Amino acid sequence: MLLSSLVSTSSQVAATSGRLAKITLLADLLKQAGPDEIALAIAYLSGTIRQSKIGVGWATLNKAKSYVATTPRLTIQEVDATLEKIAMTAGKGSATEKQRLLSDLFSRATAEEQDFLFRLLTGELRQGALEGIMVEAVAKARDLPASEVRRATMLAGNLGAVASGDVASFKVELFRPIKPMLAKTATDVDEALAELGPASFEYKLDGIRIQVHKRGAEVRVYSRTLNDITGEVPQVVASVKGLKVGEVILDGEAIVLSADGRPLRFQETMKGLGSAVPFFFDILYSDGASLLDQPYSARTKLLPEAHRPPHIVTADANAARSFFDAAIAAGQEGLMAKGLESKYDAGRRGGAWFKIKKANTLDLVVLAAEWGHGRRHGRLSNLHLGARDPNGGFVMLGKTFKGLSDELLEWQTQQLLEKEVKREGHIVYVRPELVVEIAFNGLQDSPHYPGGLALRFARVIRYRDDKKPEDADTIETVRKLHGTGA
DNA sequence: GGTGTCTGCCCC
DNA sequence: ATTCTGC
DNA sequence: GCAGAATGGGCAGACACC
Repeated sequence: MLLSSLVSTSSQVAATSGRLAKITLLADLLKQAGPDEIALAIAYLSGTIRQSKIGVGWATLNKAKSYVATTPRLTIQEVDATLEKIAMTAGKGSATEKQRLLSDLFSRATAEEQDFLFRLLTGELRQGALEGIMVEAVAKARDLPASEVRRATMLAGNLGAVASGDVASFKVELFRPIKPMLAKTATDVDEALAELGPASFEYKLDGIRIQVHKRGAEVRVYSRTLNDITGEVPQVVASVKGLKVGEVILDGEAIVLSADGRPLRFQETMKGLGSAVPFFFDILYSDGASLLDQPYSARTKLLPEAHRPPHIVTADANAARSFFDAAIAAGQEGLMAKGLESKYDAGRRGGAWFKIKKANTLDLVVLAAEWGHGRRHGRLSNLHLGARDPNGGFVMLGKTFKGLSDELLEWQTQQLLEKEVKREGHIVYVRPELVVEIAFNGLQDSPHYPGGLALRFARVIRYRDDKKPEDADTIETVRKLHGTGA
């Protein structure tokens, strides 16, 4: 298949707003693909490549844009072969060699093809369709219910394999990781109870998500994105080897504990992953049988109790609230709330799991803003946030673009341009006059920012037009917050 | 060897 | 990671 | 309700360059 056919479909999809129309366009292209092409076409049109990572990013791609071919001749198999070579290149001189291979590929591509490859390899396809839509397209092309294709994909871990195989034949298998179930956010335990009724509440541990597969003495550990991280977490492996179970797939979180049993900050956990220990809150497979369709309450009964995070089952808001307070006091992130009857909804956020975290807020001053990309083109988007320095001036603590509606984006662009003092590249610096209320999940040590502190997951709540910069929170307040564990 | 830059279906 | 938006 | 888009900070590992 010519790359140009695929690129043409991609632009048509991008130019189409309706989901059903996108699906039809994609399904039509899939029908034209040969058996050895279909997996590649699916990968490229859902924004991924077969190699998943090839050690090439924005900087390398930008240098590869030079000569432009006029006739489209590249096939998708040729593209895949080159990407494979790039992925396999390692060692001294490899960056140069990767660059050469990429430039050579680009020189055989038309302008549209180069643009597509650039977006594909930077992970910014922006055609309004990725894997979720592609699942529907595969279902349409094969004349199967989308639910069956989705289920097979979750078990195969790869949509390409589902496009040609017998969808009924896919089942849970050891050492083939399944996409982890995700959680929605709830503001408090009351919201979670209202959604779920009686629920299991568990400490939410601030570490890294792990999925552990065990068969006898053989143990492998996978990350949230299904990377094999077995070698990085030896304590987890040792701990699982000690479990008196045969075949099992467990879902949980790995964290590092200090001598007194309190959790380390996330940053420290990342530095000391080698000593991270596992806590398991779910089980997906046991001795030959999939447990995905069992209710949560039945699955948890099969968990090794010694490795579970603290948990209670209750319908009582007061009990849940004090459990939340206990979690925070113990230095944990908050709680998870899970419906007792719920199945394991692999890869989905729509299921019966909620996360409840403590949020902090600060009133900070906008120091600058950056021009947005894509649908935010022409608008000032990413805000530079500063706390007031009592000795004069402001100390930058991070940036955010979250929490801004289109309307607010428009408003802030006007406001900020009125306050512009200078530009450097895509950054517009402004007089520090606007105060914004910012919510965030915690503070991290920062090697980059002048105060040595950075906000974690900052987002805009609202502009405080009732406040002046001299009413903004000070860096001392922020330091105090950090000291108390925020 | 020391330092800087880029990359990561990164981890969150 | 969080949030907003179109479907 | 789902899926996609737009973007954050920090860290380790790999390589380039001096």
